[in-house]
Amino acid sequence: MPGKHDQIAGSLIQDILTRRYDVNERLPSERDLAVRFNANRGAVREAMKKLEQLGLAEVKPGGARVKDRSEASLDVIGHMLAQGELPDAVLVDQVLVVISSLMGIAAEQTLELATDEEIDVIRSLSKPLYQQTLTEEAHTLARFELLNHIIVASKNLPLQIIARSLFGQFTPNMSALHHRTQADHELFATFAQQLDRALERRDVPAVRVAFAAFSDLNRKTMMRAFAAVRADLGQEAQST
Amino acid sequence: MPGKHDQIAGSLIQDILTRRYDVNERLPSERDLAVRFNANRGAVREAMKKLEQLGLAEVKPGGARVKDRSEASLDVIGHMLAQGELPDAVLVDQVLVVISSLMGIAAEQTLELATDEEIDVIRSLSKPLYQQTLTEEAHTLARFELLNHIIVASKNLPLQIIARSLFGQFTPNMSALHHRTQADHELFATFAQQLDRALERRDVPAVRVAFAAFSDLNRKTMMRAFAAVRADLGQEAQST
DNA sequence: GGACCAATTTGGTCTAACCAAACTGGACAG
DNA sequence: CTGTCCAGTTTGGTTAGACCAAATTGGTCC
Repeated sequence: MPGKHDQIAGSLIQDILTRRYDVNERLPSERDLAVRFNANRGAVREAMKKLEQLGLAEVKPGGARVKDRSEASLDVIGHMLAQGELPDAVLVDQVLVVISSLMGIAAEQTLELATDEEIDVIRSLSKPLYQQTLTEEAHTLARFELLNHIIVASKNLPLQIIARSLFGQFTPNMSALHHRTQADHELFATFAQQLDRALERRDVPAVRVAFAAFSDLNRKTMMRAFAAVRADLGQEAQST
Repeated sequence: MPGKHDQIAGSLIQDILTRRYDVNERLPSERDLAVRFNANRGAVREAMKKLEQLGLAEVKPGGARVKDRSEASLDVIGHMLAQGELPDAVLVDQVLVVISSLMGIAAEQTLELATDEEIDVIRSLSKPLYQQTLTEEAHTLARFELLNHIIVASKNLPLQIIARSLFGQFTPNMSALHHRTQADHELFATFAQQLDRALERRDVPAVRVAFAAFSDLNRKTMMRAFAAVRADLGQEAQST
């Protein structure tokens, strides 16, 4: 059973994210909320702390006020994706674009800083994608492993933190898409092989190009799966 | 006067960031810390909540343990930059690289999505950089304004959140550098003009190129200021 | 030497006050 | 009537102490 403050926070987060409270509107007082949720004030207080940490509300003496989304913390993305039965397509694409761009720097910095051994590890992770025939699931996993190792090898801490956070919030909300994911294995194989060779030669521009293509294909793959699931849901709604 | 929990949190954050506690080491119990800081347990508890939110520690029944930096939240960057009398040069560059990359997507998405009016606003912000002679301070401000508007105009929420967070943590810790910032106004003017023209034609590749140059110059400017201040500190240390 | 169990320690929650800042409404002076 | 100011009320902020449940620990028994 989740803590009471989590329930309260979750409820308030949902209320704010679905615009049941306007920006700059005052939230009910902590004492009122305590009564409404049949909890003590400490629990409400912890929930408010969470809202503040997420950057969704500013709480200070006199009352707590809803803030604008653009001032929120990165962690709200997960909550926004979880809203509704299917995540918002625009937001999903935005996240993918950002991830894709970050992977670009990661690849470049990896090439600049990584030891030969680290490069070898990454190359070995690219090989299955063009030397083996993988199940859909194994292929997805292999792609993720490759991206992940490149991020770590970049040794760029801010980059690692952002990427980890985005992946961490993205993955769980995309689980509904897995059964409809259909990657173009041949195209991935082409790019993976280009990437492998570019890594071998430590050719920065070539890595950038190959990786941009790889990353973009990854993004398109996810967007196609997303569209497919959305179509399924449409069908379902009609047959009901 | 800052709240007591802020002092406690600050002290613990510093201890963790300076490796006075190893990764995975157990922190003292909340009750012990309450005695050490002459505070009640509630205050310590709030401080621990902060550590957990920053991703620096994992607190659960049985004890709180220090986590690895790579699992931290984006907000730790500010604390890491504030460590020592001058921020860590590597970290500063890493942040600048990430910002630079994000600005690239921002520029591209802005061009795709922004209305003519919004483009005009951004263009008007680029003009002072090549049509006027600005003081060093005004120039820095103008650059920042331009970057900021492009980020907002991109309408990419995750991007906005990340950029806002990074700028917000970066700026206050770089204030020591302002008096040594020497931007190459002529080079900036060249790129600003290129950017302006590319925006006018809505030429995506041209915007990318111009902006990459602009952004990279920005990064180099800051790194040079950083090196200058570090040299000053070295001099100072010698003459003592 | 290893498995198990109970005592202790730890964080998690709750109650119930009191403080200080912010807001509110009415009295008062212009 | 209007604006100002001040006191009362409401709000979040902080503290204290007690109790609960999970984790750890250390001893005991097989």
